[in-house]
Amino acid sequence: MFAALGDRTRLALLMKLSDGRTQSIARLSADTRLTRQAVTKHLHVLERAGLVSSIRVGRESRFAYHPEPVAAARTYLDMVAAHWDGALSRLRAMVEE
Amino acid sequence: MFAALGDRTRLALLMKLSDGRTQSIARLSADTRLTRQAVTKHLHVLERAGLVSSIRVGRESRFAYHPEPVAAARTYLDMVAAHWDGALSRLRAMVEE
DNA sequence: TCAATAAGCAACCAGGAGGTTGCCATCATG
DNA sequence: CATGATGGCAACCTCCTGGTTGCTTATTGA
Repeated sequence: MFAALGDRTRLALLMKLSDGRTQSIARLSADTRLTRQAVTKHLHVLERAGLVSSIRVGRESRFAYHPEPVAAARTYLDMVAAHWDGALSRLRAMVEE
Repeated sequence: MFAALGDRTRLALLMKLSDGRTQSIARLSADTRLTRQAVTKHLHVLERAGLVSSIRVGRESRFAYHPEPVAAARTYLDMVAAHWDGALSRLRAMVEE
């Protein structure tokens, strides 16, 4: 999931989709210097990470943002931060002792 | 930064360090199946991402966790989530209209 | 019905990521 | 001071990633 987010292009794609509008591949690769194929690959990576889903409608593939993994990532980082804060408190207590 | 976090080994290293204790390379690579060299490389990646810093003390290199980038990542994900929530509100308003 | 649009599929390529091995330098200490 | 612990450096290897090109297959709409 962090790996999926760890690429500029994919992060940009996710931002484009995170407003809730579902968009086609052609549309997502319009204002980019990459090939449609490259964008397709990135979208599949995002899909495998659960960040995005696709449905075929007519002749186009519409991609939609999925918020759950992002929420999970936030929770995870909160845990790391809490771990750190806990360590700080313990250190402070030790010093003041 | 997400890229730095997008690797199991590095995530594990960060967890080990996030309790605030500064640890040597030998120590960090003790209970892992990897070579000390591999661990060293990962630590450098984390360092380049600002997640960790190293100082040489005696014959060993002590690595310490830096919380700032993690905080920044949390803020970033909050923004994405807010963007999404905003989109939802707008959608709801539109539907109820 | 036929041309244009949207996208899937497959092969291919260069470069970087992750990992190993071997060797050398430095520090701590019995 | 000699020896073991710690780690830096460099070369090397393999495989995945990000990207391209070329071609085929729907779908749409004039």
